[in-house]
Amino acid sequence: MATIYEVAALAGVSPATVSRVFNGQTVSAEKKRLVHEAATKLAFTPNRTARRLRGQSSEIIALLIPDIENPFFTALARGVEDCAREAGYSLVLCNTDDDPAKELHYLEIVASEQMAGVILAPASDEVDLGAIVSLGRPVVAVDRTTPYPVDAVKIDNRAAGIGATTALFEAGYRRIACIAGPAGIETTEDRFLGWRQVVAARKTVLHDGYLQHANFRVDGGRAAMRALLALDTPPDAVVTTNNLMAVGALQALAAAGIAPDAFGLAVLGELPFMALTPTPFVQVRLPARHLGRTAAAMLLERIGGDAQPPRTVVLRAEVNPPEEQAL
Amino acid sequence: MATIYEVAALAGVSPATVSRVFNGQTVSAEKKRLVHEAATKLAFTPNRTARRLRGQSSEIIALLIPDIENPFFTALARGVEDCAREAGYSLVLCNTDDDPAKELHYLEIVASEQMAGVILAPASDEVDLGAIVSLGRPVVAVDRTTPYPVDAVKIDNRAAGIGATTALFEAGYRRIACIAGPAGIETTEDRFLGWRQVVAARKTVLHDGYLQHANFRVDGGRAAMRALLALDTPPDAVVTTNNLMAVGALQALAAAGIAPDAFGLAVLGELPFMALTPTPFVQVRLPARHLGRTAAAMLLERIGGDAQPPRTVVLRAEVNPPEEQAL
DNA sequence: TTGAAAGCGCTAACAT
DNA sequence: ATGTTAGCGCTTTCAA
Repeated sequence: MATIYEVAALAGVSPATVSRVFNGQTVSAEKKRLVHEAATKLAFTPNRTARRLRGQSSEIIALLIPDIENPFFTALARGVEDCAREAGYSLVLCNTDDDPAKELHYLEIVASEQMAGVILAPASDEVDLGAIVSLGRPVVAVDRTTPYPVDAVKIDNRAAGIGATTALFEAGYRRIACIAGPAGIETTEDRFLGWRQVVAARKTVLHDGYLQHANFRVDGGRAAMRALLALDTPPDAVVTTNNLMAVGALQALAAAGIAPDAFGLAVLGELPFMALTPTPFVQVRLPARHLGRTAAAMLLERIGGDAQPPRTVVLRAEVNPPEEQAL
Repeated sequence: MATIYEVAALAGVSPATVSRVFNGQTVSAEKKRLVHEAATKLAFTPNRTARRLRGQSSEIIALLIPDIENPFFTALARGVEDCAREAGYSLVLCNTDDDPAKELHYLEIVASEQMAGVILAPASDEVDLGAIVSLGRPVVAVDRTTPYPVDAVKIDNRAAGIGATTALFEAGYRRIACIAGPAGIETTEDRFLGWRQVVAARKTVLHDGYLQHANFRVDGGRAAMRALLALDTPPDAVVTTNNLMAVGALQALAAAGIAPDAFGLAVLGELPFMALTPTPFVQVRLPARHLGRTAAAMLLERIGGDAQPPRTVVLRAEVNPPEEQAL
């Protein structure tokens, strides 16, 4: 790695001039040419580490997500990346595994690496943003909110739950169950509250066990669906509150040999890579990519110095009734 | 951000002693205590940027993959991450979109950020590793190889293609087509060569158009399958050379109303998040996570100073016949 | 417009 | 065992 000193020597100018050339400062055309020539000859690339130490910040933003193998979060990541790249920022992706310890570790790295900012899908309600917030590094929470005074972008989860459940009701189902995520997580809590609101208002049949809590993954959805089917009075439809649990639920239905139309399904999220639509289902599309783009845009504004009070942007999900689920 | 100077002042020791405490050097228990106390009080975290500028390297490794939304690559990333974390390294994920320009951009960042090393799934045969190799930064190519003298981990793609095709033949299919990836990419080239070898040796029926080239995504697989079904003498089975194209092929089959057992399918890769197995199919599992772990282990060895000549590790895929595709 | 020089926070060589 | 000090490569005053 050549340094500005070597370039300066070769070009016959001072290191400061080389720096100026690479930072769009006023330098005479002649010297500019000399510097570029020398830089090319030496394959010079400015050392970002030094630049960062000096300037106390870098053009890198971090995105902390709980599960990199969940298509919802990879889509979100794409949204962030698209937006960040346009602004000349690079994206660093970190997998927290929903583990507050890993999350904290990565947040420390963000600070000590002097990254420009961080977008975070919090692992739990007990995120510790204290350090990073008091440091003044911009933070945007995405998908879930936090108790800290930082920007947030989320989905109207309650409305999504309401939309999904209502669509099932209108399709004629009357015993509508819900496979919710882990108790105590805001996102899934709101979605299941939406479900509860509708089943209560519509006076559908409701048995013990119609609300199943599961982990957010495929196996959780599968186990929950099995439990539902094993009830004395099984439901005739189910709302799954995320994408992967829906996959598990479908697997359990198929394994139980339930006929396509005999059971109603509403999915919050995109059914990832579905080869076949086994049964028409209600889909509430969650705008993952858009969530990412919005979060990135907000973060970039903060990085740019915007100091208005923290905002929370709520995006609305789009409900598609069963008929429209053609490939 | 507190600095070692502030900690040193508060603890009544020299900056060097603070540094030693945080780097496992010999420091008396008493001073160690004082330093820790002061550090805690000031919420001190060592500044990685300064440390890196000083030490010319960091505990970060980069992973460059062509498509973060492809489960094959996210599984690979998990493998890398698991291994890296155990060794105290953090992982930075970069999405190249199969674009050599983006790839080069990220490689420059790797160098100028003084990351410890990089694991790369090359976008094309024309990767430009010249700069990073001559800089001496460890590089491991994964999934695809490169013309440069760097370590590589790949799958025995030819054997995978052979296994898939043979399994279809043994299941009784005689008109076996192949949906290959873009021409000129080594990975897919080898897989389709395996297919060709078997169809030639077994003297199966082979028509023009039985070899379809497609992009690596769902839409590519779908289009290719449609083209196959539109042939005068359509095939009775197909080998798809990656996971996403298989999803597309299944979609096209379902759309065409082809009955489950009427058409043979062999998939190279995991069918991601399959809710239902529409038809028994041959699966050649590609050890994505293992690929990642292996690559990470090799990279860490290089980072540790290992200077043996470049190695290429070839992992074998595992063929599962149709019967075993239970959920 | 250009150059000289002072750090950014840390580590390691050297001295004590 | 501990302190002093010289950089790592860059940006940015301050002077010229």
